[in-house]
Amino acid sequence: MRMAAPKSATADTGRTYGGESAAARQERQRRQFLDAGLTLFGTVGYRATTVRMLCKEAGLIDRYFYKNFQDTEDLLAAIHGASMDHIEAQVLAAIAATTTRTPDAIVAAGLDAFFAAVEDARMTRVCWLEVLGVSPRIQTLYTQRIQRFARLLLDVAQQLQPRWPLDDEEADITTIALVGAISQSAMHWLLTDYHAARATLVSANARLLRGLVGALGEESADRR
Amino acid sequence: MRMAAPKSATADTGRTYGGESAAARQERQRRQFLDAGLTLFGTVGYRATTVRMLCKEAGLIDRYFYKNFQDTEDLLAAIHGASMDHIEAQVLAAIAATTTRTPDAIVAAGLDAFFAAVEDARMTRVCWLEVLGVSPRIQTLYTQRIQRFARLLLDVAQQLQPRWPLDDEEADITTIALVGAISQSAMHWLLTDYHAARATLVSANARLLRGLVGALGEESADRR
DNA sequence: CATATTTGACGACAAGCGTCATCAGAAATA
DNA sequence: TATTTCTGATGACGCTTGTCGTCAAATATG
Repeated sequence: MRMAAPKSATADTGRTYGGESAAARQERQRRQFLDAGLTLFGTVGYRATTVRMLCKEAGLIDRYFYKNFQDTEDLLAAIHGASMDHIEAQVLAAIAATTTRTPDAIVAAGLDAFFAAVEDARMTRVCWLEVLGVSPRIQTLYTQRIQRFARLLLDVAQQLQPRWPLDDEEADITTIALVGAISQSAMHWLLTDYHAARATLVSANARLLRGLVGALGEESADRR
Repeated sequence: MRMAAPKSATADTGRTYGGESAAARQERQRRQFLDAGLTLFGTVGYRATTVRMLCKEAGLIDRYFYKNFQDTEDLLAAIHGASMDHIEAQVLAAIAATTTRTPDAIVAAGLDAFFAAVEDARMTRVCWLEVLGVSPRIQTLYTQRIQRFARLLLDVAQQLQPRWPLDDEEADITTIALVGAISQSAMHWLLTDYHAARATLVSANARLLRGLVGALGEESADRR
């Protein structure tokens, strides 16, 4: 009587195959589905994408899809998170690499890195178009990411101009609005096939930030 | 041999029923489905809404749905258009009704009317969350509406401050960004259950506009 | 070489959906 | 009153989708 037990090969158990360990295989399969999802969600759209399509695009079968993700919504969440992580990292790296550390230069560097990142149409479409209206769970993830970006913006802004004569609530709304301005610019850029020059988008949004800082400064002066 | 021909009762042909003419009935049925769609799309969401649900909510059967709309996407387009028409009308009416016609007063009146309109959570959700990522056709409608709002904003702004030292492309992007700021504010307000006071949203977005005008003014001055 | 595991191909199944047809009752019309 | 039209209820159909099971080939292991 043999142990005819394939067991639950969930994790590190399992023999090597094709020169890859079980863990390496699982990770590669996961990446393949992430890539396939980014491509399909970013072209035909999330709601038009089926498990079969994902498997065909990834070159794998559904067994390995379900081993890595609960369902397509789970995959969407993973792709959204990874994409936003990537964009944020690009922005932070560009800001950190700024040599002339004037406010305008830092803002320009951050915005330029952002718009350079969203030149990947698939990512932009997934992160700003496809994730909306999917489910409460995805909605929460989207909202948290927007707020995270807003906080990042506030951090940068407060380093440049520490005097915000606003209570927390209005400050939150203001930064959210700024994120919305930048987001809508990116969406519009995508939907017009990236016709405008990236520098134009940077310039327009930098002006918006500069204007806000100016208006806040005047209010501080008035209040004094 | 009778004329057993119900004919295509598409339009004004047909007898009265329940005290309503055929045209009146058709219009009422259409309204019922518009209401049902606004409620369902605005609560459970567009993709979770089926024809059966719409019929149950409207108190009608599917025959009258297909008589008025091609499919649920067609209904979504109609609801989006009507909602945006309504919001725009409210804003224009508020602007027209402004007594003290200073720039700040006009902007405040328009923004206040806008945020008052989006206090209807169903409309806001449909117009800013549910329509995204549905189909190319709906995407086009959304984009056109955003651009229409942007042009409205530009019209108002140019009446207040005619000197825009920007080429057309950058002016377009700037107004789109402003619409994005206002839109994101509205979305965030919705997603936080309208916690903040409406006046706070008006104030934050008015400041953004004021700041932009200030920045543009400085650039004009520099260029001179 | 013999056995166990991994992989891919294929098919099957239930469920949900859009859509249409039928039928009986209500209301209008001649 | 007899006939026609309108309305709602019900069921059926074809299709797609998620999900699971089976089987043979490829690969690893002892």
